[in-house]
Amino acid sequence: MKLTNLQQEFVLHFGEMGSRWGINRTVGQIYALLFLSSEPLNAEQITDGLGVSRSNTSMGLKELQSWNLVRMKHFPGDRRDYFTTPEDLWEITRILIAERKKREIDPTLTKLRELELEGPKGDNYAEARIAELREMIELMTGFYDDMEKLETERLVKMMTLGSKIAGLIDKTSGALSLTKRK
Amino acid sequence: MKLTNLQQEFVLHFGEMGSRWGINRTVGQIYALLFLSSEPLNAEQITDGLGVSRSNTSMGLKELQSWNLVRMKHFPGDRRDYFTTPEDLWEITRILIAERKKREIDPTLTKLRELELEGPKGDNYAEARIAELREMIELMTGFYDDMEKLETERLVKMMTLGSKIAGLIDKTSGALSLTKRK
DNA sequence: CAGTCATTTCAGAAATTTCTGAAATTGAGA
DNA sequence: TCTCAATTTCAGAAATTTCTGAAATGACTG
Repeated sequence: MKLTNLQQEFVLHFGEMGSRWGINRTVGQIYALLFLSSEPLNAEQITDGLGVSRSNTSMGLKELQSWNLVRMKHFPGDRRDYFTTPEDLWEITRILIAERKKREIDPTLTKLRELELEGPKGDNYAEARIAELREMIELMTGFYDDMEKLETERLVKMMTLGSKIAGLIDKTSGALSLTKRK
Repeated sequence: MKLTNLQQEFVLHFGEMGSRWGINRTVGQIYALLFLSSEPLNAEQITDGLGVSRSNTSMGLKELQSWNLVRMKHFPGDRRDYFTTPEDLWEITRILIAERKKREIDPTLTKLRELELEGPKGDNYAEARIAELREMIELMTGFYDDMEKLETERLVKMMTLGSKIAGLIDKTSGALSLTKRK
């Protein structure tokens, strides 16, 4: 499978960005290729589109599946596995955020709670700092949970409103703050 | 410098999480240690607190400075550099988000724009997908820019409101959507 | 059930990243 | 200007991650 110039550039970019995104080059490239393909691709096509080994493709696809970022499809009379990315970019974004939260935030939240459960150890500053960090993460993940539930339509509207939201917020009563009162 | 048990556990956790966060173990550990210290620490103290080489500490601190995550301080009559993390967790969060955006998103946005500027190449599906992705990123980064400008007080209020925001949004007129109309 | 095709696994090779110790550089004070 | 503590740089060692080819596994077909 010969890639078009556009595909090639896009794929290489995603490969390079991979390490910053916490995935490896091949995984980034596979994802990019699938993202730009109108048709599902099988492992063979991906392998020679990218010029990597068949086994590398297999591992990359496994990784993408663990991220829920690809879907497997089958065609009648063809026993190979075909892969696509979800059509809807919002769905992709939701998945990405959910997975990153799971990998990058949840373990730390768990750890912080564990540390607090062990009870005061006499290091007041550190204990306070840890509690503060846990509260902050809880506030943010709580907000995330709420946003996660919103339909895309509303989410888009909210994002489009942007800073106008500040006005709306001010109109509601009951200020609450986690920050230190001066 | 002997770490307390609490510091030790916290530091080790941040070290392990480092790779998921796109920093290396030492950088994660240095940050964790500074985060839990009520007093600024110098490179020497960090080095023996963590049990890494002096040069590793130096490189880690340089990295953290490039992320804007530590501040350097000096004491009269002491020419060593001392380091702290910002007190305010919200400030830290803002910095983190800004830096991750800069490293993980901006380069891709630039790339997508470049690809579009090169003009139609005949691969309609890929071109459409790229445009769609660019629009999505622009919507989200635009929203981010707006949120970034809000004072912490309002941000906290917004997060606390959570799903109640949906109601507020509905009350404003002028629905707008990037999603496909059914 | 033998043969074929597709996929996965896995040990080791290759590449990359992290870390160290030694040397070089910096800069404040004598 | 010289000295020396502090810091940075950097080449190579160590550790880790990624990638490959070969072998194993699975699963359908005649």
